[in-house]
Amino acid sequence: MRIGYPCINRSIGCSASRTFRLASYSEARLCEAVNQNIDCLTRILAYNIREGLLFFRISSDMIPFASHPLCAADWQGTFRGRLSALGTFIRNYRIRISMHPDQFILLNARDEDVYNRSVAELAYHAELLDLMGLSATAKIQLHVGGIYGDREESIKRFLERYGRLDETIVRRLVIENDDSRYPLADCLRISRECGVPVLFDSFHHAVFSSGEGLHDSALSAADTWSSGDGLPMVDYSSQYPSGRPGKHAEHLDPDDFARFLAETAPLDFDCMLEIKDKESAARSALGIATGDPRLVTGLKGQRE
DNA sequence: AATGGTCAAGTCAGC
DNA sequence: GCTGACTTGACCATT
Repeated sequence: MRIGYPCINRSIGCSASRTFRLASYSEARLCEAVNQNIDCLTRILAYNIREGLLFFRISSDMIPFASHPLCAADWQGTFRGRLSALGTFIRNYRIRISMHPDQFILLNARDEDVYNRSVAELAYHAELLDLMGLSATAKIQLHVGGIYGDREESIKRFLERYGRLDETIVRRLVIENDDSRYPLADCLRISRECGVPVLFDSFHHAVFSSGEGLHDSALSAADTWSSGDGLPMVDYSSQYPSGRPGKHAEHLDPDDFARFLAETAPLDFDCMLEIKDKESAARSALGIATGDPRLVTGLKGQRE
Protein backbone atom coordinates (compact mmCIF):
# COMPACT_ATOMS: atom_id res chain seq x y z
CA MET A 1 0.00 0.00 0.00
CA ARG A 2 1.17 3.46 -0.88
CA ILE A 3 -0.30 6.39 1.05
CA GLY A 4 -0.73 9.88 -0.30
CA TYR A 5 -2.72 13.11 -0.41
CA PRO A 6 -4.16 15.35 -3.12
CA CYS A 7 -2.64 18.32 -4.91
CA ILE A 8 -1.57 20.60 -2.09
CA ASN A 9 1.24 20.52 0.44
CA ARG A 10 0.63 22.91 3.29
CA SER A 11 4.08 22.94 4.84
CA ILE A 12 6.68 23.57 2.17
CA GLY A 13 5.44 26.94 1.01
CA CYS A 14 4.78 26.58 -2.70
CA SER A 15 1.78 25.68 -4.85
CA ALA A 16 1.87 23.37 -7.85
CA SER A 17 -1.45 24.75 -9.06
CA ARG A 18 -0.61 28.37 -9.71
CA THR A 19 -2.89 30.01 -12.20
CA PHE A 20 -4.05 33.45 -13.25
CA ARG A 21 -7.12 35.20 -14.52
CA LEU A 22 -8.31 34.36 -17.99
CA ALA A 23 -8.48 38.12 -18.59
CA SER A 24 -4.72 38.36 -18.14
CA TYR A 25 -3.90 35.35 -20.31
CA SER A 26 -0.72 35.48 -22.33
CA GLU A 27 1.77 32.90 -23.45
CA ALA A 28 4.42 34.42 -21.19
CA ARG A 29 2.03 34.24 -18.27
CA LEU A 30 1.26 30.61 -19.02
CA CYS A 31 4.92 29.65 -19.26
CA GLU A 32 5.72 31.39 -16.01
CA ALA A 33 2.91 29.56 -14.19
CA VAL A 34 3.75 26.15 -15.65
CA ASN A 35 7.45 26.49 -14.84
CA GLN A 36 6.58 27.41 -11.26
CA ASN A 37 4.14 24.50 -11.06
CA ILE A 38 6.73 22.02 -12.26
CA ASP A 39 9.30 23.44 -9.82
CA CYS A 40 6.88 23.14 -6.95
CA LEU A 41 5.63 19.68 -7.88
CA THR A 42 9.24 18.49 -7.91
CA ARG A 43 9.73 19.90 -4.41
CA ILE A 44 6.52 18.33 -3.15
CA LEU A 45 7.44 14.93 -4.55
CA ALA A 46 10.92 15.16 -3.00
CA TYR A 47 9.31 15.97 0.33
CA ASN A 48 6.93 13.05 -0.11
CA ILE A 49 9.78 10.65 -0.83
CA ARG A 50 11.55 11.74 2.35
CA GLU A 51 8.34 11.11 4.27
CA GLY A 52 7.55 7.79 2.63
CA LEU A 53 4.41 9.12 0.92
CA LEU A 54 4.44 7.55 -2.53
CA PHE A 55 0.98 8.41 -3.85
CA PHE A 56 0.10 11.89 -5.09
CA ARG A 57 -2.70 13.58 -6.99
CA ILE A 58 -1.48 16.18 -9.47
CA SER A 59 -3.67 19.29 -9.71
CA SER A 60 -5.68 19.84 -12.88
CA ASP A 61 -4.35 23.41 -12.80
CA MET A 62 -0.84 22.18 -13.61
CA ILE A 63 -1.25 23.69 -17.09
CA PRO A 64 -3.78 26.51 -16.61
CA PHE A 65 -6.47 26.74 -19.30
CA ALA A 66 -4.86 23.88 -21.22
CA SER A 67 -8.18 22.81 -22.76
CA HIS A 68 -9.62 26.28 -23.12
CA PRO A 69 -10.16 27.46 -26.72
CA LEU A 70 -8.10 30.54 -25.90
CA CYS A 71 -5.03 28.45 -25.16
CA ALA A 72 -3.23 28.39 -28.48
CA ALA A 73 0.17 27.96 -26.87
CA ASP A 74 2.12 24.81 -27.68
CA TRP A 75 2.60 23.84 -24.04
CA GLN A 76 3.26 20.25 -25.11
CA GLY A 77 6.28 21.28 -27.14
CA THR A 78 7.50 23.92 -24.70
CA PHE A 79 7.45 21.65 -21.67
CA ARG A 80 8.18 18.29 -23.27
CA GLY A 81 11.67 18.15 -21.76
CA ARG A 82 10.73 19.24 -18.25
CA LEU A 83 7.67 16.98 -18.12
CA SER A 84 9.66 14.02 -19.35
CA ALA A 85 12.32 14.61 -16.67
CA LEU A 86 9.63 14.89 -14.02
CA GLY A 87 8.11 11.63 -15.21
CA THR A 88 11.46 9.88 -15.02
CA PHE A 89 11.82 11.06 -11.43
CA ILE A 90 8.33 9.74 -10.64
CA ARG A 91 9.05 6.36 -12.21
CA ASN A 92 12.44 6.01 -10.51
CA TYR A 93 10.87 6.43 -7.09
CA ARG A 94 7.82 4.34 -8.01
CA ILE A 95 5.44 7.15 -7.11
CA ARG A 96 1.80 6.46 -7.93
CA ILE A 97 0.00 9.34 -9.64
CA SER A 98 -3.64 10.25 -10.05
CA MET A 99 -5.53 13.26 -11.36
CA HIS A 100 -9.12 14.33 -10.69
CA PRO A 101 -10.82 16.71 -13.15
CA ASP A 102 -13.29 18.86 -11.29
CA GLN A 103 -17.02 19.19 -11.19
CA PHE A 104 -17.43 20.80 -14.58
CA ILE A 105 -16.25 17.71 -16.39
CA LEU A 106 -19.36 15.70 -17.26
CA LEU A 107 -19.08 12.96 -19.80
CA ASN A 108 -22.82 12.31 -19.63
CA ALA A 109 -23.88 15.95 -19.96
CA ARG A 110 -27.09 16.56 -21.89
CA ASP A 111 -25.57 19.67 -23.38
CA GLU A 112 -23.31 18.79 -26.32
CA ASP A 113 -21.01 21.75 -25.61
CA VAL A 114 -20.47 20.67 -22.02
CA TYR A 115 -19.77 17.17 -23.28
CA ASN A 116 -17.27 18.39 -25.88
CA ARG A 117 -15.47 20.60 -23.37
CA SER A 118 -15.31 17.66 -21.00
CA VAL A 119 -13.69 15.40 -23.57
CA ALA A 120 -11.16 18.14 -24.35
CA GLU A 121 -10.31 18.43 -20.66
CA LEU A 122 -9.93 14.67 -20.32
CA ALA A 123 -7.66 14.67 -23.36
CA TYR A 124 -5.49 17.34 -21.68
CA HIS A 125 -5.18 15.22 -18.53
CA ALA A 126 -4.21 12.14 -20.55
CA GLU A 127 -1.75 14.10 -22.65
CA LEU A 128 -0.03 15.53 -19.58
CA LEU A 129 0.44 12.06 -18.08
CA ASP A 130 1.60 10.74 -21.47
CA LEU A 131 4.20 13.52 -21.76
CA MET A 132 5.53 12.48 -18.37
CA GLY A 133 5.93 8.99 -19.77
CA LEU A 134 3.79 7.42 -17.06
CA SER A 135 2.17 4.03 -17.62
CA ALA A 136 -1.58 3.33 -17.60
CA THR A 137 -1.33 2.92 -13.80
CA ALA A 138 -1.44 6.74 -13.60
CA LYS A 139 -5.20 7.29 -13.46
CA ILE A 140 -7.71 10.03 -14.15
CA GLN A 141 -10.60 9.69 -11.73
CA LEU A 142 -14.01 11.03 -12.66
CA HIS A 143 -17.52 10.92 -11.27
CA VAL A 144 -20.24 9.44 -13.47
CA GLY A 145 -21.89 12.84 -13.85
CA GLY A 146 -25.35 14.36 -13.61
CA ILE A 147 -28.73 12.66 -13.19
CA TYR A 148 -30.74 15.11 -15.34
CA GLY A 149 -33.98 13.76 -14.00
CA ASP A 150 -33.44 10.28 -15.45
CA ARG A 151 -30.78 8.06 -13.92
CA GLU A 152 -31.10 5.20 -16.43
CA GLU A 153 -30.98 7.46 -19.43
CA SER A 154 -27.97 9.30 -17.99
CA ILE A 155 -26.11 6.04 -17.33
CA LYS A 156 -26.82 4.98 -20.90
CA ARG A 157 -25.44 8.27 -22.13
CA PHE A 158 -22.31 7.75 -20.02
CA LEU A 159 -21.79 4.29 -21.52
CA GLU A 160 -22.38 5.45 -25.05
CA ARG A 161 -19.90 8.31 -24.68
CA TYR A 162 -17.34 6.20 -22.86
CA GLY A 163 -17.41 3.90 -25.87
CA ARG A 164 -16.46 6.78 -28.13
CA LEU A 165 -13.47 7.98 -26.09
CA ASP A 166 -10.00 7.79 -27.49
CA GLU A 167 -7.89 4.91 -26.20
CA THR A 168 -5.38 7.38 -24.72
CA ILE A 169 -8.13 8.45 -22.31
CA VAL A 170 -9.79 5.06 -21.77
CA ARG A 171 -6.58 3.44 -20.55
CA ARG A 172 -6.39 5.96 -17.72
CA LEU A 173 -10.01 6.69 -16.87
CA VAL A 174 -11.58 5.30 -13.70
CA ILE A 175 -14.92 6.22 -12.13
CA GLU A 176 -15.46 7.07 -8.50
CA ASN A 177 -18.63 6.74 -6.44
CA ASP A 178 -19.82 10.20 -5.35
CA ASP A 179 -21.73 11.36 -2.29
CA SER A 180 -25.06 12.37 -3.82
CA ARG A 181 -25.69 11.03 -7.33
CA TYR A 182 -24.04 7.78 -8.36
CA PRO A 183 -23.30 5.38 -5.51
CA LEU A 184 -20.96 2.41 -5.67
CA ALA A 185 -23.69 0.07 -6.90
CA ASP A 186 -24.23 2.20 -10.02
CA CYS A 187 -20.47 2.45 -10.65
CA LEU A 188 -20.13 -1.34 -10.44
CA ARG A 189 -23.01 -1.77 -12.86
CA ILE A 190 -21.41 0.64 -15.31
CA SER A 191 -18.10 -1.15 -14.91
CA ARG A 192 -19.70 -4.49 -15.78
CA GLU A 193 -21.11 -2.91 -18.93
CA CYS A 194 -17.97 -1.20 -20.22
CA GLY A 195 -15.02 -2.42 -18.18
CA VAL A 196 -14.06 0.91 -16.59
CA PRO A 197 -12.32 0.36 -13.23
CA VAL A 198 -14.07 1.68 -10.11
CA LEU A 199 -12.17 3.80 -7.62
CA PHE A 200 -13.78 3.22 -4.23
CA ASP A 201 -14.30 6.32 -2.09
CA SER A 202 -14.98 5.01 1.40
CA PHE A 203 -16.25 8.30 2.77
CA HIS A 204 -18.66 8.95 -0.08
CA HIS A 205 -19.84 5.40 0.39
CA ALA A 206 -20.47 5.98 4.09
CA VAL A 207 -22.49 9.10 3.22
CA PHE A 208 -24.35 7.74 0.19
CA SER A 209 -25.02 4.03 -0.39
CA SER A 210 -27.57 1.34 0.26
CA GLY A 211 -25.59 0.22 3.29
CA GLU A 212 -23.26 -2.32 1.68
CA GLY A 213 -20.42 -3.12 4.08
CA LEU A 214 -16.98 -1.57 3.79
CA HIS A 215 -15.11 -4.83 3.34
CA ASP A 216 -17.25 -6.21 0.52
CA SER A 217 -17.50 -2.82 -1.17
CA ALA A 218 -13.75 -2.27 -1.26
CA LEU A 219 -13.33 -5.80 -2.59
CA SER A 220 -15.90 -5.51 -5.35
CA ALA A 221 -14.42 -2.21 -6.52
CA ALA A 222 -10.92 -3.72 -6.45
CA ASP A 223 -12.16 -6.56 -8.65
CA THR A 224 -12.80 -4.10 -11.49
CA TRP A 225 -9.07 -3.28 -11.78
CA SER A 226 -6.90 -5.28 -14.19
CA SER A 227 -3.18 -5.90 -13.84
CA GLY A 228 -2.31 -3.13 -16.32
CA ASP A 229 -4.24 -0.67 -14.15
CA GLY A 230 -1.93 -1.18 -11.19
CA LEU A 231 -3.04 -1.60 -7.61
CA PRO A 232 -6.60 -0.36 -7.03
CA MET A 233 -6.86 3.21 -5.73
CA VAL A 234 -9.07 4.04 -2.76
CA ASP A 235 -10.00 7.47 -1.42
CA TYR A 236 -10.36 7.75 2.33
CA SER A 237 -11.76 10.54 4.48
CA SER A 238 -13.88 10.95 7.57
CA GLN A 239 -16.65 13.23 8.70
CA TYR A 240 -15.91 16.76 9.95
CA PRO A 241 -17.60 16.55 13.35
CA SER A 242 -20.83 18.56 13.53
CA GLY A 243 -20.45 19.62 9.90
CA ARG A 244 -22.79 18.90 7.01
CA PRO A 245 -22.76 15.16 6.34
CA GLY A 246 -20.11 14.66 3.68
CA LYS A 247 -17.87 17.51 4.81
CA HIS A 248 -14.27 16.33 4.99
CA ALA A 249 -12.46 16.24 8.33
CA GLU A 250 -9.74 18.75 9.13
CA HIS A 251 -7.47 16.17 10.77
CA LEU A 252 -7.07 12.43 10.54
CA ASP A 253 -9.10 10.51 13.10
CA PRO A 254 -6.59 7.78 14.04
CA ASP A 255 -9.21 5.43 15.43
CA ASP A 256 -11.42 5.71 12.36
CA PHE A 257 -8.48 5.15 10.02
CA ALA A 258 -7.28 2.13 12.00
CA ARG A 259 -10.80 0.70 11.78
CA PHE A 260 -10.85 1.38 8.04
CA LEU A 261 -7.57 -0.53 7.60
CA ALA A 262 -8.78 -3.42 9.73
CA GLU A 263 -12.04 -3.72 7.82
CA THR A 264 -10.44 -3.61 4.38
CA ALA A 265 -7.65 -6.06 5.26
CA PRO A 266 -6.09 -8.04 3.71
CA LEU A 267 -6.90 -6.17 0.48
CA ASP A 268 -3.94 -4.22 -0.86
CA PHE A 269 -4.53 -0.83 -2.50
CA ASP A 270 -3.08 2.68 -2.80
CA CYS A 271 -4.79 5.01 -0.37
CA MET A 272 -5.45 8.72 -0.91
CA LEU A 273 -6.14 10.71 2.26
CA GLU A 274 -8.73 13.36 1.46
CA ILE A 275 -8.27 15.20 4.73
CA LYS A 276 -7.87 18.94 4.84
CA ASP A 277 -4.53 19.05 6.57
CA LYS A 278 -3.09 17.07 3.66
CA GLU A 279 0.46 15.80 4.22
CA SER A 280 0.02 15.91 7.99
CA ALA A 281 -2.90 13.48 7.73
CA ALA A 282 -0.99 11.31 5.28
CA ARG A 283 2.00 11.09 7.64
CA SER A 284 -0.29 10.10 10.48
CA ALA A 285 -1.97 7.51 8.28
CA LEU A 286 1.40 6.09 7.32
CA GLY A 287 2.29 5.87 11.01
CA ILE A 288 -0.88 3.93 11.71
CA ALA A 289 -0.47 1.66 8.70
CA THR A 290 3.15 0.86 9.57
CA GLY A 291 2.76 0.86 13.34
CA ASP A 292 5.07 3.85 13.89
CA PRO A 293 3.38 6.06 16.52
CA ARG A 294 6.02 8.79 16.12
CA LEU A 295 4.40 9.81 12.86
CA VAL A 296 0.93 10.16 14.31
CA THR A 297 0.16 13.79 15.12
CA GLY A 298 -3.01 15.24 16.59
CA LEU A 299 -3.20 13.39 19.88
CA LYS A 300 -6.30 12.93 21.97
CA GLY A 301 -8.24 16.09 22.59
CA GLN A 302 -6.76 17.85 19.57
CA ARG A 303 -9.37 16.74 17.09
CA GLU A 304 -12.02 19.12 15.85
C1' DA B 1 1.15 45.62 2.49
C1' DA B 2 -3.36 44.03 3.50
C1' DT B 3 -7.90 42.93 2.13
C1' DG B 4 -11.78 40.83 0.15
C1' DG B 5 -14.50 40.10 -4.07
C1' DT B 6 -14.06 37.08 -7.52
C1' DC B 7 -12.51 33.43 -10.55
C1' DA B 8 -13.73 29.10 -17.36
C1' DA B 9 -16.51 25.70 -16.70
C1' DG B 10 -22.22 22.45 -14.14
C1' DT B 11 -25.65 20.31 -11.28
C1' DC B 12 -28.91 20.20 -7.87
C1' DA B 13 -31.26 21.23 -3.52
C1' DG B 14 -33.51 24.55 -1.12
C1' DC B 15 -35.83 28.74 -0.82
C1' DG C 1 -36.10 31.87 -10.75
C1' DC C 2 -32.21 32.64 -7.79
C1' DT C 3 -28.57 31.40 -4.50
C1' DG C 4 -25.29 28.57 -2.43
C1' DA C 5 -22.72 24.24 -1.84
C1' DC C 6 -19.51 21.44 -3.85
C1' DT C 7 -13.95 22.37 -2.28
C1' DT C 8 -10.60 25.73 -1.93
C1' DG C 9 -7.13 28.45 -2.88
C1' DA C 10 -5.25 32.34 -4.64
C1' DC C 11 -5.40 36.07 -8.12
C1' DC C 12 -5.54 40.79 -8.40
C1' DA C 13 -8.01 45.32 -8.06
C1' DT C 14 -8.46 48.33 -4.59
C1' DT C 15 -7.31 50.62 -0.60
